[in-house]
Amino acid sequence: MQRPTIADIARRAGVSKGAVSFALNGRPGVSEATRARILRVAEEINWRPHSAARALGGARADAVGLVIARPARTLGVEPFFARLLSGLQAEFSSQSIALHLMIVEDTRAEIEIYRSWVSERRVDGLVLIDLKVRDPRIAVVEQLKIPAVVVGGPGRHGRVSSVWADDRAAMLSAVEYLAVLGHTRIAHVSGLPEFQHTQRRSRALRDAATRLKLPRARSLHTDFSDAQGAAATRKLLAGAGRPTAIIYDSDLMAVAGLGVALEMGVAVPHELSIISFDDSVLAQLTHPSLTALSRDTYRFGVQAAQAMTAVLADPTKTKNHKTETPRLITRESTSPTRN
Amino acid sequence: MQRPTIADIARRAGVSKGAVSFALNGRPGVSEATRARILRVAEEINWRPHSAARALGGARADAVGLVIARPARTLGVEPFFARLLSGLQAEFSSQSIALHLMIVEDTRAEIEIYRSWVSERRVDGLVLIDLKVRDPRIAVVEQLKIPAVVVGGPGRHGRVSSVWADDRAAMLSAVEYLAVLGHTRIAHVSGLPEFQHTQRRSRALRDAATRLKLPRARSLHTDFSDAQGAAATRKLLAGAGRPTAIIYDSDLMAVAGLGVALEMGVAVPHELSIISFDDSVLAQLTHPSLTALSRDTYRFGVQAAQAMTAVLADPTKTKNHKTETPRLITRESTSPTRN
DNA sequence: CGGCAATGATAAACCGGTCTAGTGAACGGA
DNA sequence: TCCGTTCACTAGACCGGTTTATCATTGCCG
Repeated sequence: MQRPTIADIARRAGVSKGAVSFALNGRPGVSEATRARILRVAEEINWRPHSAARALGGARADAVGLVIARPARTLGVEPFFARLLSGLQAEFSSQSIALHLMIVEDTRAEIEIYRSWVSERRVDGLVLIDLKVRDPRIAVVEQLKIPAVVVGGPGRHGRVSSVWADDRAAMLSAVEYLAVLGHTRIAHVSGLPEFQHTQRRSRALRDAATRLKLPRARSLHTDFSDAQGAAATRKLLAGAGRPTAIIYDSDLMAVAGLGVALEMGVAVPHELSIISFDDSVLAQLTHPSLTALSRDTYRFGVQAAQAMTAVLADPTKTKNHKTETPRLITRESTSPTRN
Repeated sequence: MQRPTIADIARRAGVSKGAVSFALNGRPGVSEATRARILRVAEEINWRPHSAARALGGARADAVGLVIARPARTLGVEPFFARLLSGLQAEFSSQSIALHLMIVEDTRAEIEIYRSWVSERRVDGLVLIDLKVRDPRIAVVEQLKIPAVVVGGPGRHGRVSSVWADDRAAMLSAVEYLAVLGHTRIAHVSGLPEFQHTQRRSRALRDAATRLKLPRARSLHTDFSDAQGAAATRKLLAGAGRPTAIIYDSDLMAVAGLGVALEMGVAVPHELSIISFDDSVLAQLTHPSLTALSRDTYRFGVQAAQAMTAVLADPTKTKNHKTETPRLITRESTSPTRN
């Protein structure tokens, strides 16, 4: 038989299509005996729902959309995305929800994709990452009236849930640690300045610097690429009164920075301490290995997916979920200052 | 108005639903004047196709499926997947084809996903990666009668297209290069032995060793993780008559191996040359930087996607597309042997 | 025992497209 | 002038589910 349908089940079980639909979806309207019989027949002929037919009736598409708007070049290297993706996946697939993925150039394109996915009813919800300051996507998502979860920015997004980590506390812990080690000239090689998490980190550094009376704490912005990470490091190390410690917003940039220090004959950690604001094998493989702010990115993905399924189940119940704060894992790239 | 449908267009344009369908799909049956009028109305009311409704009529889902069956742990780090994904994406999105992505634990689960996606008509085609020796997925895909493209294994898969690189030639070029530098004891830290590309590389090494009369050329299998890459390196360097050159199947393992060499006081490249069978920023960031077999993985993804769209357009026309052979990029991790 | 509600089931409408059979008009050739 | 063909378009079935209106039974209560 070519692809069994509920009509086939109905015929074989001697009931109507409607009864089959009720039985298969676990809703009232059929007796337990009939339900069991229908389920048995469905099993027998190996019936599977036709997702399109379901979606047509206005029902769910059983899919969630994720659009990543970063240049492919940086994307390929960042371990962050792949791990986040794995986590999202794990949770979604346990709920039989598929992930629609798209990689685009910019936010304009991203918004366009959102519009078409929603109007084509391809997805039931959207996962937004890399939240920007005054992010235009929030308004679009609200206007489209589709459940959404923002990954990486704290709450207050109206009907949109959010899942985020306390970057501020993490940055403060790193700066305090460096201060205890005697560092006073601390620099920060950050990511794109329009990202909210970048701003939170830069601000935390400034605040800590003021409180701890550290001069010249400054943030240099980059596009997250290893090239710009290296360039920023070169600039920092070449100037007068160069920093004795640098905090990088990603492990990739930290590794690139470490390379520059080696090139320039600056000893790590004796002359320069390095902290990576993201941990992965990368940070552990280098020599010296990198002290890092570590968190379970996979788990972060799982939590984001859970927030998504929660808001899918009840769109009125959005939540603002703060996850584990990245913990400082000390390795070989940090040490007390010499004096 | 709540979500315009073709019925709305038909009403406003004063024609039938059928005419609208013909006009929107660029097929004969309407005059140019009417077609233009219909398109204008569709534009006006901002109509978008309802993908589910289309798919229901047996038409295309405009989506392609990709299932990755590797442990999340290794996945997160390999730059390879992210770059391949970007390439696939770029091509698919230019054709307005969405990508259905799923990450699973093993091939059994992968096959199960294929079955449900196909029977739920979620995808029009499948992209298979990490081809194994006597891969059970080939038979499943043929049985499901769904267009498919195999990434990474050469042809002869019946109705399935394939896109692959000449691992053998690449391995031979690396071994010959090492031989010219005077190396005779060459080892290979490979990936999972059940993968076809692993086997092709191992066999190429054996053949080259025989031809060039190199003793002890051997392959050590790993699971692609940095941990096993490091372990294999340790084993190789600890033994008597240790190799003077090691070829790693991925840049991640090469970096891990480099770390082990440093730990054990084996100088690279003076006492040990290292070649990575995969290139990325990772290989360039280390010190010394790694000589690598490089290819444009992004482009590889694009080509795979093109093979997919070709076979979607005409399922009878499968092709066996050999892509660019990885070229050896020499960097600092290889040098002539000392004697 | 009559009336009413709850239960189990059915038939048919519906979702938004695609596609086929059919219709009417215009046109061309003999 | 008449028939056959082509063209432009329409009406309606159809895809595979969900959902609603309806109906027959049964059970309960006063």
